[in-house]
Amino acid sequence: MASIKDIAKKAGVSISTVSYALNGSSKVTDETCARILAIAKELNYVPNAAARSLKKKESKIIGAFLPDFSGGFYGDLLQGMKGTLIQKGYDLVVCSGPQSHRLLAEKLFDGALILDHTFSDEQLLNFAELGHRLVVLDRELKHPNINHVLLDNKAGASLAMEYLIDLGHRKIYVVTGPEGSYDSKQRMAAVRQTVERNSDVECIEIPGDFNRTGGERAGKQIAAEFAGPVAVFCLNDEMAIGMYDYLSETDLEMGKDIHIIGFDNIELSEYIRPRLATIDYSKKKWGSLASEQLIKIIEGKPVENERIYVTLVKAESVKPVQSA
Amino acid sequence: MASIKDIAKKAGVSISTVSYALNGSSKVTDETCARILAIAKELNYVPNAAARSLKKKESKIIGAFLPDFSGGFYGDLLQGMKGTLIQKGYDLVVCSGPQSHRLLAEKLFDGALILDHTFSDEQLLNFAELGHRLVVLDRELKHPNINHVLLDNKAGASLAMEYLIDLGHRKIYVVTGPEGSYDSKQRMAAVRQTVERNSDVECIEIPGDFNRTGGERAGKQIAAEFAGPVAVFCLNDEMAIGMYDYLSETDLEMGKDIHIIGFDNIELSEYIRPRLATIDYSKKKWGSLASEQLIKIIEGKPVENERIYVTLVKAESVKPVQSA
DNA sequence: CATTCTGTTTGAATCGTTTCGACACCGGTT
DNA sequence: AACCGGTGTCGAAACGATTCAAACAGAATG
Repeated sequence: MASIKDIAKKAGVSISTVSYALNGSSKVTDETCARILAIAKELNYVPNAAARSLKKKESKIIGAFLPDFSGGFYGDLLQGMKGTLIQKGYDLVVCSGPQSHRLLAEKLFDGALILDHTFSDEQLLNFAELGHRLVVLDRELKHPNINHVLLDNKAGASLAMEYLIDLGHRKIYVVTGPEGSYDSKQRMAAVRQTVERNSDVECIEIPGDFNRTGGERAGKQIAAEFAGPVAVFCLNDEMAIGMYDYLSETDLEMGKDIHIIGFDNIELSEYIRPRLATIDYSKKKWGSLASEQLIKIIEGKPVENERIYVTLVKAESVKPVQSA
Repeated sequence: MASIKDIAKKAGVSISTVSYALNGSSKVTDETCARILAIAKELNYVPNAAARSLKKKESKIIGAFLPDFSGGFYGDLLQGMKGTLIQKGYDLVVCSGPQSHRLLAEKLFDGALILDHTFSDEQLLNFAELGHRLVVLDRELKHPNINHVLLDNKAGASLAMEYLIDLGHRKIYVVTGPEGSYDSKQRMAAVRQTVERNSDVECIEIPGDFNRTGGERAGKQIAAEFAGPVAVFCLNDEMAIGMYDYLSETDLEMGKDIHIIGFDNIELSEYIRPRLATIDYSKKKWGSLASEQLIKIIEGKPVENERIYVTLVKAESVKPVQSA
């Protein structure tokens, strides 16, 4: 692979001149510049990323860290990130899993967008302390090098609960996220508040995991103790889908015996029948806002923590309770 | 950020000794080694990726290039890649879009997995010529630094067509992929062969794009010229979904007036109603096989091009034609 | 003709690693 | 006492770029 040195030799100039020419510095004559660029093309020259970031201490690459590559949810988010980052002159790469943590540590990126519970809070604070710039989407962290962009989880959970209650439901199962999930905690807090304000509703909490299996397990439990119509608030859509999967094998009918609402409005929710009621928000905007914040931190501009607003999506998976 | 130099100073040894210690070389005394490692921990030392890859000319990172981050399809594929790569000591990062081509060019990765039509064949051959190691999943390319792992498109397309024909369908629309797509070409070749073998079937080709909008457009056309039950082979599931979206707003009934089969068996296909008939294959295996091949190329081991086998998924979106 | 100025080019240092060859030390042979 | 092989450590060069400060040319000035 051709290096700056090869170009210099071929052009009969010093490597510094080549570097200046390649970077469009005004110092070098138009003529020399043109000649150098021509030779660079001819040699198929491409700057070496490692060498450049070693010297400049920047790579113009942002890393997004997700727990997995599974589709539905992250597509729009990443698209939002990508869009704004490109515009700001950065590139986006996506990493997943704890093995990839090293990529963050090794300063491969100028900053990172984190929506990944496989990082602990301490780890992230530690990284920030070492000079890494981060925006977190799944927790609150106080550090000059960290900012967060969070969903309005509480509003969403309240909307969902009130929707069920308004339609007359009084026995409501809530399937939670995994232990320690910030989103789950926030949503549960709002759930409990809402329940407290409505003394006649019975709320049964079932521990979940934000995955389909958790929804299936919860569905099994609910089916087992079934004794008349109930409502279920799955703290995310994935679990709601899991519950659908399980219930479709029973003779319990969704939207009649069991009324389900989710959270996230993933793509699948729109296609399953009955269509899943859920809480919606713009994943694209979330990604793009987070990216903007990150670039601001990198460029040393002031930032404030932002919040993503949510809306209720009514659908056939939740119907009014039949007055007996 | 602490560097090897800081450790050397603090330990009172040379930087080479530190480097040897950090890399577990047997040359350095256990005692010195322990001391150095302790100091490294204490200083929160993390090796600098740029410096290391500059010197070693390897990063132990593989890049996967996809046209977009949209979910359904790529999740399993990436998981398959990730799994084998990790096992071989490599990390995976995912890139998307033409802006990211530079990441490949700049030698950030030790190799790349390509399923991305935004690269042209010439580009890829050019990269290979410059020493980049590639495995392509969406075309055939002959070069010592390139290998391909392809679907058995022809078998899949034949299976789909024969399924329709066996069930009595004689008027079959085929919605193609975009101009220039290798997969589309392959599938179409098999379609035409099958049609030739069955002189009584009428086959109407509609140009598509492998996206939902293409399926919608095709659906519109088919609905407009509707004159009795027809079958449709959408060359991928995304377009089939788009067609569902459109047709659900008409009074044409799927699995009765219009019988649809897709290709890819993406997650959504399992959830839409009627369930979409389609061609299935293991995306995970595809990813893992491609990764294995790539590592072999990198390590200079011999490789042969591989093929991924496909199977037919029968489902309610295709029913036998009613004998009048 | 010497001097200053402007504009272009260059040499050298640097970023953080790895790695080769040199070297000093030590116990054990001759 | 001279020699040897092995072991542990070190210095220096290298990877490919950027960038500061110095050098240099040629034109313009006095």
